[in-house]
Amino acid sequence: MAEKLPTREENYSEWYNQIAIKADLAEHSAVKGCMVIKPYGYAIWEKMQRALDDMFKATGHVNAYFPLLIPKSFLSKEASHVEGFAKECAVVTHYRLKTNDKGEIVVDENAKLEEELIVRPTSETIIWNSYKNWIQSYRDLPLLINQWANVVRWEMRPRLFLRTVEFLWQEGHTAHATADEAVTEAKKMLDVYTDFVENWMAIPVIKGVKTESERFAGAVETYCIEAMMQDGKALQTGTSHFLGQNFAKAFDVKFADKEGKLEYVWATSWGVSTRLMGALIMAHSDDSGLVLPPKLAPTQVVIVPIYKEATELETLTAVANTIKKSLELKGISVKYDDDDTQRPGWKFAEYELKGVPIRIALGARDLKNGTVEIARRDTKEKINSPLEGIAETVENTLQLIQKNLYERALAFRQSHTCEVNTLAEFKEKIEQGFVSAHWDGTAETELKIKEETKATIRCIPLNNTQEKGKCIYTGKPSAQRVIFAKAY
RNA sequence: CGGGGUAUGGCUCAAUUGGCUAGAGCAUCUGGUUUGGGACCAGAGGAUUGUGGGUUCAAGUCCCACUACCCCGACCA
Repeated sequence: MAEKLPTREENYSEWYNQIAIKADLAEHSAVKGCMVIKPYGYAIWEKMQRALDDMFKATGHVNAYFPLLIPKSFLSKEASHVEGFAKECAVVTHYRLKTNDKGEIVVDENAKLEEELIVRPTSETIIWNSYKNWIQSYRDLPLLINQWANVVRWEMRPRLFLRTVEFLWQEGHTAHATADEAVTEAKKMLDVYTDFVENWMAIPVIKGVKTESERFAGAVETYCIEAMMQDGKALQTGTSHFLGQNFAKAFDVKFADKEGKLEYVWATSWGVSTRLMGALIMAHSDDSGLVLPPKLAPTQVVIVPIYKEATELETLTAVANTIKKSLELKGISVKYDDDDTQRPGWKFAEYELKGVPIRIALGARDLKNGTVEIARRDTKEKINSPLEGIAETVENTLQLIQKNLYERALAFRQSHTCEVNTLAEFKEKIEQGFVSAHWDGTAETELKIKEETKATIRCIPLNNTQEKGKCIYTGKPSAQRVIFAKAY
């Protein structure tokens, strides 16, 4: 705990890892690629969950739960879907172990499953298998369901929160009578994600649509939000897919419309995952550790007493508890840390590492002056504030921090985004962040640019300005600029 | 799966390039002094040097194999 964190400049990757681990959010698991989310990390995830869940309910969705294990045959019903996920599936082949002659525990070959089960990498197939029975008439539509679950994707190169073999997420799966209604739903949920990431996580995003090669396996159109991390790389923080009738056809889900005609239903799916935790770390943290937006901080304010003798502590505790109560009346979560085994300096560093937005220090000096010291985590600024009206001061400061984090991240993104018109310029600027450039619209060109520069098209922004130009790679005509970046 | 690297008390590293009882900082415990930015002093405990084999009078150090982890690529919410 006493060791210094590596700085962002030194080694971004290591810096990120150390914050995730030392701020007590997560650790590596015994199974390579998996992750243990520790209580502090989970507390943040729970706050995210709650906020998102409220938003889903407010838009008419209900929660349900579907099985973890998916029969292999389900997965193969939608051709491009299985192709997209086949390479990273965990497969259950047996249902029993036994002890052999050497006393070792081995798989019982007699307990082989007739049909292998896949640990869900996503739940479209198992859900649509149920929807088939749930949907008969237009009266059953729209069907708006969300699931909170874990999924497994056997990634080759895992990274805490960003890409783990098992991760937690929510996946919404909806069914609609018309294509228009489904597209509207997909876009609406993208707006919900945007609202959440920008207003709760304080991270600005670009809403857009994916190119064909970056599209979700089985989708007709993939919408996404893309955020910029502090190394200029892009992180997809949420996706929403218009699935057309692909899954309805694969699972034969038809409904009778008002005229009694049978039609395949139209579908969407959308999700955000614990990857958001990674975004939260990379977007705001500094070289002292995690920086949490107040709306998501499990502890928003910590009060640290500074004293010499036990008698002093008693007086300080009385004042601290008064402050604590007045803050809690405003719905602010407060921790009073009167732990006698650690010194104030240690506590300051510790709560900075953990990203607590506001620290209040309280000592004899303050008692005499009728003040407290308020320290902001985002700016590291310290001010002496009168004890009188402390609750209002803190409440306002929390709002200021929330706002400042967003604005700081936005300013960073703006200063690391530029328009380019030539390939040479592109190669230079792509090292710094997002690049807005013309592209001829073909997957071949996209691939060539990726091979040469490691950058991909993150998205074609929604409501993009239409502007005639020439593709930076082929010189062919282009109708609009798209966003390129290196991505996680 | 390809390319590179690492493996030494709980953690981070050292050990004269093969030489004596494997050292230090952090952490832990004890006592004292302290408390407004990760304190200080004194003392204590804690290691089959990843595993297996080889070379040598002598191996943490050299050689071979295995295993694990990290970084870079392919894959990706």
